[in-house]
Amino acid sequence: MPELPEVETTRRGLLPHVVGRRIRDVVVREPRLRWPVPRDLARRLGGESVRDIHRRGKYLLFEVGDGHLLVHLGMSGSLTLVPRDTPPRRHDHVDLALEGESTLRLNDPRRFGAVLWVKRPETHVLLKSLGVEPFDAAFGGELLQRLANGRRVPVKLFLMNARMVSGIGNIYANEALFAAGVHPSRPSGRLSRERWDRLAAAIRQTLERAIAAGGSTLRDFVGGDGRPGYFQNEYAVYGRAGEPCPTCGTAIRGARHAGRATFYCGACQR
DNA sequence: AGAACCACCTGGCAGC
DNA sequence: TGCTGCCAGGTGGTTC
Repeated sequence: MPELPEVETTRRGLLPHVVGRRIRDVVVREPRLRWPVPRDLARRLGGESVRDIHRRGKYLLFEVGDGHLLVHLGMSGSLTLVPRDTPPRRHDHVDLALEGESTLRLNDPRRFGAVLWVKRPETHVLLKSLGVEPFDAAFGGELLQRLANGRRVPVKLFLMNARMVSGIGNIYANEALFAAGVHPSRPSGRLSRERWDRLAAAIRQTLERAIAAGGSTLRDFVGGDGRPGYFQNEYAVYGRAGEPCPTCGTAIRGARHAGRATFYCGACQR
């Protein structure tokens, strides 16, 4: 599910309802996520106020107490506010009961997500090697071309590599490459500066449009306010193998890169 | 160093 | 209806 737009949608949905609130209680029903949920989470968070919520790549960071609560949604996670005393449903693994009437609840069927305590995000092993943020000032064709220099990995996999660029997953890699007219298999070290510029702009524009639409809801993603996203209705290529390209009408092709489904127009993308 | 795989999980769906 | 196999939004770790 969640790539940068879905994580950002979650963050924005939660901000007005969570920041400034005190955490009354922490309930961990299932600690077996990607890594075990820390046993002392309740002690660290109980009674503390959430000062802010940040995003780094696909990670959410809740600034609280003398550190940060790190949440990753994995493939199937969602984080929503529910009224206090709402009975837990299947896969509701972690609750943060807030002061007042609401509870912040993590649901994650596949349990690829994570809930961890991080003292200093800038040095944490999961965060320190993350690549550039697509909305950072440093992001652009020049940087991407420099990072890709000498690499033969397909540009689609380069974009999905979180050590290069953070936040882009399978859906938005497919969509941004289409928007830029770049073939997903093209070796990343062999794109001209002009094409990197176009791709960088397409990445930003695609992510911006997706955030504006509240992200994508393919199965059951909901943002922090509990509402689904609508960007899945605007996909040009993702999941559309065999359908006509919205630009030229040629049938969209399906392929695979590193086991992940790829969709592209063989005529528009070179 | 870089690239190709595998692993971790559950649920939904197509096909028989 | 029910079984089997395949697929899915991520990413750290292992192997070559």
